[in-house]
Amino acid sequence: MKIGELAKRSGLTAHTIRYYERIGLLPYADRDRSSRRDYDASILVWIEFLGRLKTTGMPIRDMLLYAELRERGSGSEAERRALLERHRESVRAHVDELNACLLVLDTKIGGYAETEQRMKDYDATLPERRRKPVGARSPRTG
Amino acid sequence: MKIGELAKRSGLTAHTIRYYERIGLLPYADRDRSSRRDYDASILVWIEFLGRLKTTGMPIRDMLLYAELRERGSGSEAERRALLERHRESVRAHVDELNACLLVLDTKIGGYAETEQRMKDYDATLPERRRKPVGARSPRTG
DNA sequence: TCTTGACTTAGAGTGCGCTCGAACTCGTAG
DNA sequence: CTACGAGTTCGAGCGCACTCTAAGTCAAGA
Repeated sequence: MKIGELAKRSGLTAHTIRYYERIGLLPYADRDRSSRRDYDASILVWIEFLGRLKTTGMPIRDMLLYAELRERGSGSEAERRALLERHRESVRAHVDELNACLLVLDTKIGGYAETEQRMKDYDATLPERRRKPVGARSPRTG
Repeated sequence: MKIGELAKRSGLTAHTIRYYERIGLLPYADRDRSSRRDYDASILVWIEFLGRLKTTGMPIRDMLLYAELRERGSGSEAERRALLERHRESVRAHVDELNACLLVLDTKIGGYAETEQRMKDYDATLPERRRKPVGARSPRTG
């Protein structure tokens, strides 16, 4: 598989694939006789996993550490596991934080909903000709 | 409250507070006669909310939009609400994604745990003098 | 009076993670 | 044979969100 094909399949751009190789996130790819990169489909599994690490907010320098342990092969399993366990904890903590923020967001949005309801109720008390044309005021919810 | 005090209380640095004012995330602060910023404690509520937006991954340009609607005061509630609702959906989606990644991480970590167990089992079959000193090999889990 | 330290401004610099441009080489289709 | 498109390398540039520096001002305490 050439880099363009890998780009399509992985969702990365060819530029990014080369960049990842340059910094060591992807192993140095075999080249054909005209020095084009030629990939085995198995690289997709690794790229997908990198994507998970990225999605969960792992900085590249840590992915790099993991990638290096992986390149080193056997003997690095305990370290790799420890790295992933630490990361898992930080992701869990972040999820908890996000859920807490979601509650705040719900409350805030709920406040706007009330404001809008009060606006409608108020409008309904006005004689037909005096109703608000577009926006209205009401207790500042922030 | 002077900027140093606000920095302490908000967790931002004075530099960041000035930066936020500069770009419009914080309202232009009143100055004393020697042009030092003098804050009312109420600003803390806004800074805290900005922090939630930031934690949940809202880019500054969107916070800015929200801040502008807020400055505009009444008449912008519906827009503010819509903005927060859109953001809430994206946060929820991200949380789902993170949870999916956590499952993958669990599986991966489980794989290393198995590997380590196999290593221990194998070591236990060796005569005392031949046991591994530190790390060992085994099926590549990636 | 002098010093200290918290403040002011404008603007430059940083770290991250890409993203792009320039100039070049190949292999293949017309 | 030539044109094209997909690839190559190297290095510069970008967008984001700060972060820091330099040079100056000011109020209060020793």
